Amino acid sequence: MATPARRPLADDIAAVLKAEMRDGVHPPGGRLPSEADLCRRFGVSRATVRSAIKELDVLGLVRTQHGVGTFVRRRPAVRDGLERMGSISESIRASGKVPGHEYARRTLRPVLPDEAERMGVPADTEALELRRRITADGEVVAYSYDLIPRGLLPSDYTLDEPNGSVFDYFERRMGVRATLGVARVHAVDSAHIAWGPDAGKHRLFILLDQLHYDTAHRLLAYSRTYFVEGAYEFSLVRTGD
Amino acid sequence: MATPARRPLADDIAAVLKAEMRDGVHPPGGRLPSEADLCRRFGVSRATVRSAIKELDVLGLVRTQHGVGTFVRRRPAVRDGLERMGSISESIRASGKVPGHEYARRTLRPVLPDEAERMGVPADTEALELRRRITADGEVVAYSYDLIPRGLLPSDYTLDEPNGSVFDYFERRMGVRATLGVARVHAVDSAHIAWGPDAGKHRLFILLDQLHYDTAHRLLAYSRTYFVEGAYEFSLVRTGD
DNA sequence: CAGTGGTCTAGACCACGAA
DNA sequence: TCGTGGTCTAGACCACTGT
Repeated sequence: MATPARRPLADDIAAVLKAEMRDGVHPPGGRLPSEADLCRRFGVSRATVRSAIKELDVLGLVRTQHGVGTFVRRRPAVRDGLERMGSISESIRASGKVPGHEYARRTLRPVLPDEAERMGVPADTEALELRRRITADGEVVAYSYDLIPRGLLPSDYTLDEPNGSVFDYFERRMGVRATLGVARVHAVDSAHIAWGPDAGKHRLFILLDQLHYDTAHRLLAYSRTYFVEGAYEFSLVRTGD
Repeated sequence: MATPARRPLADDIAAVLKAEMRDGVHPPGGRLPSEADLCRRFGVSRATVRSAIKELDVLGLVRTQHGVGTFVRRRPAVRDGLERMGSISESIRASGKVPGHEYARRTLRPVLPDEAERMGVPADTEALELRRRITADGEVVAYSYDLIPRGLLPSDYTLDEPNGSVFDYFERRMGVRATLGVARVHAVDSAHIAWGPDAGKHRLFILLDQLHYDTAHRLLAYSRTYFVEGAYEFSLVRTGD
């Protein structure tokens, strides 16, 4: 009875439903087929269908209403749990969109005094500065300014890397994994952050001013990421006793 | 076979495990009993135990490792950030300033349709709306708009309460404690949020759009708190694997 | 190999909302 | 009343990890 479980069946089903929502098969505000219908269509048990729907719910793509049905939400935004460390690309992919990275600058330069203080490194430390735009389905969702201490870079580093996700680059090229981030959150209203075709459109941002560490508490990067307000939805679970 | 399903069994089990982690029965870094053990102990099926564990995983309290076990996460030493639930008054006091509350409005009204959807309550639910400013040493740090379902209020409620911290009010007058918050974070640029003498000065805010729950997952309040950018420092520790 | 978590099934009962 | 989603069970096979 049980099927091979390499890739969760529920994820496949969720992906199909995501695609259908994006393509207008299930328009915003519309009702998804009932769970029983989906069981028959995909030939799986109800538990599996429910797992898929729960995934869409957690991602904020649908809303379930007891005794009524499951409905497509009107506001399909990219969402991320702020308290969870993870690559921006990942969270874009998780919401059913295709992430993109456009690099505008890769420069080696000494860090500025206030950067050195925030990073806790000597004032003349050299670092790689990255300036890039992050997109979801071609739409700009964030502008990011990153600093990576030169000492961490591969010895054969050349200025044409990285090209995509910086998180992926850390893992693939440098063999380190960012597992801890210490961030400050700000609201920013400025015409001097955005660049490119949308420069005039984007003025309001959520700034994540963040230090990244690996498991050994070694500083990997200092990043200032300006998320375009409205394009990226931040959620946050706060706990007490 | 099936049990009455008023309050999810999995939540109860998760609560027990949480309490045991807090009390040191399962110390940080330690291993939780296996799923099979927990099934026997609580007398439930494995699906239910797994649901409870998934809840702890989403909250970042445990980490599962295939073929090995489920482990209690080591909590970061810094716990003074956005991810921690607490009253605004408390954090103001913690920074050595004196918190103040100025109430501008207390009204009973039906919730609006989009509020009802966010809160997950019927469309015509009555709620107490609070509108207030929160100050630190007399300086305004936040404007807050809160909704409390009428059903939660004391039977002898009159419209001259609360007067200070809403968190304190919950505990003292209603005997409930907000221990879980689900928030969305936004940047807001608007001249229509602030009121009073500083209305013209404050345009840029960090909005915490937040649902508050007690330990039984009962909705206590829906609050939209606009923090004056620069007046309140938000930090945040983000963790991964 | 044994024990762990990861996934899936088939069927059941309950609670809710609308007709 | 009927169809919906919400919860739970008992059992199964798979994949991973350490011995």
